[in-house]
Amino acid sequence: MSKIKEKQLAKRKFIIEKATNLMNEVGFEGLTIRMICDVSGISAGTFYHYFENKSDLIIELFALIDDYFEENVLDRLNSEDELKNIIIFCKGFVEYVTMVGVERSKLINSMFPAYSKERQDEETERVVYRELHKIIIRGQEKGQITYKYSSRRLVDMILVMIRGYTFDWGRREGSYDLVENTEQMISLFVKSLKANEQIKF
Amino acid sequence: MSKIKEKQLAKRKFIIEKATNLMNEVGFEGLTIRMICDVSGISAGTFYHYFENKSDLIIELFALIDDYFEENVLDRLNSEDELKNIIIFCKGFVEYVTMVGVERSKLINSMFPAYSKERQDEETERVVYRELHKIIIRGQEKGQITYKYSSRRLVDMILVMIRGYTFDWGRREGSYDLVENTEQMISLFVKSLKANEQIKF
Amino acid sequence: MSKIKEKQLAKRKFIIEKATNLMNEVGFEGLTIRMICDVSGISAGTFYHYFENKSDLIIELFALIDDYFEENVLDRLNSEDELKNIIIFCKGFVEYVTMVGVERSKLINSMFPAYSKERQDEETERVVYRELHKIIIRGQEKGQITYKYSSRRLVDMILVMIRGYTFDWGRREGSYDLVENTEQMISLFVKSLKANEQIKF
Amino acid sequence: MSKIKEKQLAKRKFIIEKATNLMNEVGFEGLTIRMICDVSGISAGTFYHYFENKSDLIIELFALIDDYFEENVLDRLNSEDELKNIIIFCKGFVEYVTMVGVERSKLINSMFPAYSKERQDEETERVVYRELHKIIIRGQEKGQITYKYSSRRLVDMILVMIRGYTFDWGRREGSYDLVENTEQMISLFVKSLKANEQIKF
DNA sequence: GATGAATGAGTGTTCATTCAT
DNA sequence: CATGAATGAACACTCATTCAT
Repeated sequence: MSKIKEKQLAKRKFIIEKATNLMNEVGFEGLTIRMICDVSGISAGTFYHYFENKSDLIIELFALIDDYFEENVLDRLNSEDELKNIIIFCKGFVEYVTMVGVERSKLINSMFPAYSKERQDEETERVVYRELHKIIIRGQEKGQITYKYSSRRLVDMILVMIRGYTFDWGRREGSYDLVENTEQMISLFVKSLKANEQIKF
Repeated sequence: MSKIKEKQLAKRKFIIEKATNLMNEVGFEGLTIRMICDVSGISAGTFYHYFENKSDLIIELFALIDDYFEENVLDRLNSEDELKNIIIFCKGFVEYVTMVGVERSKLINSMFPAYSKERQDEETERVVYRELHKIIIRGQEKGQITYKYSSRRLVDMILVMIRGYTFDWGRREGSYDLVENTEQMISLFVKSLKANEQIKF
Repeated sequence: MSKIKEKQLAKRKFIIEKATNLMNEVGFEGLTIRMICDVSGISAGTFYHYFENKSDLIIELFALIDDYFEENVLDRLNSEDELKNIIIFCKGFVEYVTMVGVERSKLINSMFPAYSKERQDEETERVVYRELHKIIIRGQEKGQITYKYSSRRLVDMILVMIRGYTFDWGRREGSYDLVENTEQMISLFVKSLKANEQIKF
Repeated sequence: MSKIKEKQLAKRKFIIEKATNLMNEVGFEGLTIRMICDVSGISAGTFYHYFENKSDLIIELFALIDDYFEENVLDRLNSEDELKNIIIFCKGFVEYVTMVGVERSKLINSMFPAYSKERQDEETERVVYRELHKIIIRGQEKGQITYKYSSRRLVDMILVMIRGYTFDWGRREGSYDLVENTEQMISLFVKSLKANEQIKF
């Protein structure tokens, strides 16, 4: 990559970062271009030099979780027990959410659909979905995870759960330990995913 | 209640209803006071006769689920098996969400925090929370539900899950059967809540 | 018409008038909503209370020439010689243009199409077109005007000419007597419209 | 002319050409420097190397009709009947307009005044004006054209007419045959220019 | 010569809310 | 009780132009 393109991307990243911080202060609803420009020390025109429009910035924010997963989570998914991998995966997700903060997590959760309806079908292409799906399939093949539900249904269930927690955490302004709570819930849940499990009374 | 107050309340309800329908058409983001006035056949001034401000109207929308629970769900919670009651409870919740439609469900989920931060502490007072809590406690007392987690924690988990599904369903514009999916997930989950369960391999 | 509606229309007219004057000072290109509001002593919101958008105001400006014709020109079209009526008609047109001033005449000429493409087909419905058409037809029926060209073609030619002059006059910032010049030209032109004319050398 | 200057002019011409094509696509109102740069494969900075500002480019566009006249029309003005030469002249004008397309013709017509107020006095110096003036004078000297009006007045009238048609044609998005219509009108008009004509009834 | 990042005043438009009638 | 004219700050976004590299 040329020096120039590199500089461009760096500035983009810089603006995104500033916007993120800002959002954690004022909330998403209150986030305006003018404010982003102010905290970034740029003019409105410059913002539009780097982003086509406001949505563009928003969408950029989503892509970041994929980067995080690829850099920090994927190589930790190395347990022989795929149920454990599910737990590691979920922890990775909420660790990221904790890291980016309450406001951005609200955004990730609540604004996604509004800004990228057409991207919904691409969801299964995204790293987060794909990697969890791989785990489930491996688990089913190894006989660790029940075949009662299709792998896709299970992926959906788990994603819904951790997104639900993320959302709730945002709703409560980050007032509890998201990682711990999610881990508890997901640990509880994966028990019921075991293949051929029998529950004795 | 005086005749006048009664009439007042009736008109309030009327406006809320109109606003609800409207929102299911145009979405929450696109909902304006002017539009609400138009479909309700009132003027802007009149709106502010009945509601202090826009938030006031929004908040009103939330109260309705409690009414629904009291009228339609509570008397169905009569199984001896409290795990079954949990499932009935959750179904009641998502039935309501399905009934009110995608847009309002989005609202219920995503706008709640923004508009009623101060009401969060009152959450445990609300019918939905209180009734689910009762079920869990009874289940624990009967030895049907594990004591590993506190009743409050379990209530939280379950509410997070069904809200998560509700939220996801809205995100996907109501494209799947919310009741069925939620039931599957919650049925799976409650298995792991059984007291003293042991999973054999 | 109710008192209220009357007041509404009066204010609309008031704003249009102010906008017109303004335009004669700053030109059309420089005309902004903000300026219109300033000279009218209203807020931006109020402008949009009376006009849906900027184009709305523009279109309103065009309708005025029809009013002028109905009130001031039509009853002067009473010559037995329809060729004279054509001249009277054209004078009426440019008198109006002179009256409204250079800038608005520029607008009438140059911005019309951009803002009302869909209205072009309705042009033949407008007073100006219709009345001129009537004159030509009467002239042809009386044997005063040639049948060599259809009445519509002749209407088009004449309108093109007087619009052309109007346009030129605006171009030159109203530096000559539009009425006199147009009269000369049109007087010359109508000679060649005479039925069965023979030119001797 | 030095090699360098030549190269400069070539690039100027190149940019003007690209801008012209672009305008026929997007219209004048939608024409931005950025777009011109894009289609020309240059940067904004480079544009300002070759043109002082946007108006500069616009003005350049007008000069072209003179070139066209000198190269394509002047040598066709060789009829003994100067009234015929007027018709040939007018056809040449509208042929050019047809050639350059609707958008540029709109520009030629409507933007000229706004951008070159100071050039108006120079108009009589321009090829188009000068050549038509020569025809009229020759016609008057030959006794073919009336002396009732000064040669300058007649030039003005004719230019106003053909510009009027050009303008109307642009207004209607080039929906009719400009050359044919103009020829009809001008043929009709020149009849009334004949010297000593008498119209018998 | 050429680049393109940066500017910033300006645009049309929105909308919750107020208040005189 | 009800109206709707009026507000005005705020919004996302544009674009001709400049200038350091």
